[in-house]
Amino acid sequence: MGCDHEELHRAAAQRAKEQMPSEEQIAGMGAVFKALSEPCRLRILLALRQGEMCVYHIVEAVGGTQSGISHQLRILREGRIIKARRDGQNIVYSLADEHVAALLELACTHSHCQV
Amino acid sequence: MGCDHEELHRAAAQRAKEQMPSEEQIAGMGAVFKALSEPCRLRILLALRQGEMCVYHIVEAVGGTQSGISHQLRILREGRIIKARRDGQNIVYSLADEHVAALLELACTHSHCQV
DNA sequence: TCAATATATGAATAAGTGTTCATATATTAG
DNA sequence: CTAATATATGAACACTTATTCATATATTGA
Repeated sequence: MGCDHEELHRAAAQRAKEQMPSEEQIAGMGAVFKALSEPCRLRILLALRQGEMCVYHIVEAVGGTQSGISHQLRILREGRIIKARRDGQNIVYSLADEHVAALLELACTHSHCQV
Repeated sequence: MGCDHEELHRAAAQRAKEQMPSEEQIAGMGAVFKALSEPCRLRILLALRQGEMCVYHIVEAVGGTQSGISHQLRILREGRIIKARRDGQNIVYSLADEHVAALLELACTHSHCQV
């Protein structure tokens, strides 16, 4: 079994095993990517690159129903992808940190989008 | 409706609408993130950062069944996240390009993993 | 050609997820 | 306190997706 004539692959597999992140770390990374994987959520995040916004304006910017957007916002909030603060009657959302912005930036350049 | 006392948000929403990527671009970005979102696939990609590997060694590095890994490899291949080449009896896989490596790098630093 | 090995694939099932509808909570204005 | 507005939540359904099992394809060596 295996391609034993390729000692290089065996060594790579060995290194990979040794420094494979923990179960929790893998799950954490996966959660971030999953949050970014649905079109609706991605739209919300791309919109928030323009600055913080309340729910009403997010709905205006990305379309869809208030309820649907709110559900997605919850997922993004729980995944620490965005953060929320209350301002009177409104909840104002914004990107959580620079890592998120960087991921979006990378995805955009990879897809040849404008900034 | 809306927080009309916040002209800033309205302006951000307007900018967001104007430069929202196209349907296809959104779908494309989402597909990449989705490919990276499942623990098993993420493990495969993290392993491939150590260098190209054939299926046998990928299974050895990340665990799971040959069939399961093969299914995930197909998804990654079709999403252009990895590339494959045949070498005799073996198929050798590697990360598709630098963008993928960069995304993994970002996720790792964000999760405080070693390189 | 045949046997052995490496990898891929199809079908089936089980679990996860997005969306919608109705309703609940919280804040402000009167 | 009441009405109005902004946002969140729960349940239900349709849809997608991962995993497993069995089997198929492709390559090598004899």
